[in-house]
Amino acid sequence: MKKDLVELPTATADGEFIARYSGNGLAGLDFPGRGRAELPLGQAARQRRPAASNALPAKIKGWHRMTGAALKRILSGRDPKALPPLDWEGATDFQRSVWRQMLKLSAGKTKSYGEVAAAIGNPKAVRAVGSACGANPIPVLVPCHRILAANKKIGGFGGGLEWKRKLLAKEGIRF
DNA sequence: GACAGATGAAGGA
DNA sequence: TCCTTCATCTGTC
Repeated sequence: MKKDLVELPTATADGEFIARYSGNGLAGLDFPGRGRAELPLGQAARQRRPAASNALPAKIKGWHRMTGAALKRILSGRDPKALPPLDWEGATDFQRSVWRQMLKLSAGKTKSYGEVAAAIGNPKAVRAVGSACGANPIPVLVPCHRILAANKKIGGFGGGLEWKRKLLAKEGIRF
């Protein structure tokens, strides 16, 4: 059963991201140009958004402000001051462990898939870490772009390698 | 239960 | 060096 999610656009200098909120927090984030986000500005999230923005619960408004601020800070190569609560319902324990490791990485820092696997106590699960990264519903805020393959190779990225390169470049990371 | 995957390491040319 | 192959672990169907 799918939870009812509220989708809200977040305009940044790099395009309009689409944030999805459940009753528990931020449940997803789409890159500009993907899914509904490719619609013209302002129309992207209209389908599920309540008719009037003031119909939104105050808590979601607050989360959305935090999400926008965090996104803008990350996109300018800095650490977010604060993140809204993240709703990882449905994720496995393994995925949550991997994502928590990513949240520990500050701007400009990177880890390899192998290092993340070792950090969660399972150094051989490098491929599984890659799968967990790909399953990350909240890219950018959960910085899966800071996970590189061995030898500082770029590896892959669910949002597209162009975005990964762009995000890493903003943080001054060479690979 | 089988298969695929955003890896890593080892061995050979 | 570079390329290929295989081991390993997890998620999905």
